[in-house]
Amino acid sequence: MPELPEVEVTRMGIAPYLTGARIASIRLGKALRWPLGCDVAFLVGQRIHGVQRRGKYLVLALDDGILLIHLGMSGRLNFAPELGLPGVHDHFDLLVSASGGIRLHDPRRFGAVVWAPAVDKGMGLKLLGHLGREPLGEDFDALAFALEIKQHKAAIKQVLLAGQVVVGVGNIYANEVLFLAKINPRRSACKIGVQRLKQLALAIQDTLRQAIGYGGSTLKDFRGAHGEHGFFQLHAQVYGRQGEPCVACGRAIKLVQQGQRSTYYCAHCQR
DNA sequence: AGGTTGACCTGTCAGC
DNA sequence: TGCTGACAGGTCAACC
Repeated sequence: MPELPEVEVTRMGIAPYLTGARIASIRLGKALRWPLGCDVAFLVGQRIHGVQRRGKYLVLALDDGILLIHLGMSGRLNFAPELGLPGVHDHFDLLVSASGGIRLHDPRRFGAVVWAPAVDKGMGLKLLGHLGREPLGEDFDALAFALEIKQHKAAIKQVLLAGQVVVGVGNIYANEVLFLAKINPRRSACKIGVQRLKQLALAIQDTLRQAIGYGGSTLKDFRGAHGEHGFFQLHAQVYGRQGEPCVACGRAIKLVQQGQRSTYYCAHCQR
């Protein structure tokens, strides 16, 4: 599910309620992808100084260390003043008052909640250390992005999904940005021209910003911090549209498999 | 070293 | 109706 826009929508939804608050209690349900990495008692009482995002990770800055939250494939994070009883797929609650706080709902349990001493230590370094540049960061540079992309031999879509050059672009948005930049997803990254790759950089920024504006994409599981749907998927030009006409040329959108993921593209417009 | 594949876990849906 | 297999937004570890 959650790619950068969904995580950012979630961040914006929960940050006002968490920033400056103290952790009143924590409930752990079934195991997520990794263990928490510390005792629950160690976290209780700590103040949350901010809610940031790095790639698809939410980063809560605490008095001592950071709490990383990843939504995996099916996760969603809700804030409610009254959380109520947890359901079977509610695997983590972080309360900032007697009954209110955030709740992680994640049926597939590919998500994670992990404490680390700092971004650049322990699990923080392991999870965040190798991540590529932030596409919506102030220092994002299209030329530097293009030159780094060109150092990879794999198919351009695989390079985007790997997250080593740029973070936050998952399967939906990778399909969309390659369509906008008119690049065939199967083309080797190193064989694409610099100008075309700079267009790709702009397509990534435009698409992610637009998706955030739409509240993200809701295919199945994703909801914002207050349960609201995202609507970007209604504006997708290729994702999920196999056999339907290309919005640019009218020819049928194709569906192929790349690395066990679905790739949608227009063979005429994307070369 | 970089690229590729399997694994993790559960729900849903198409096909028989 | 019920079973089986394929597929789904991510990404790490283990292989070539």
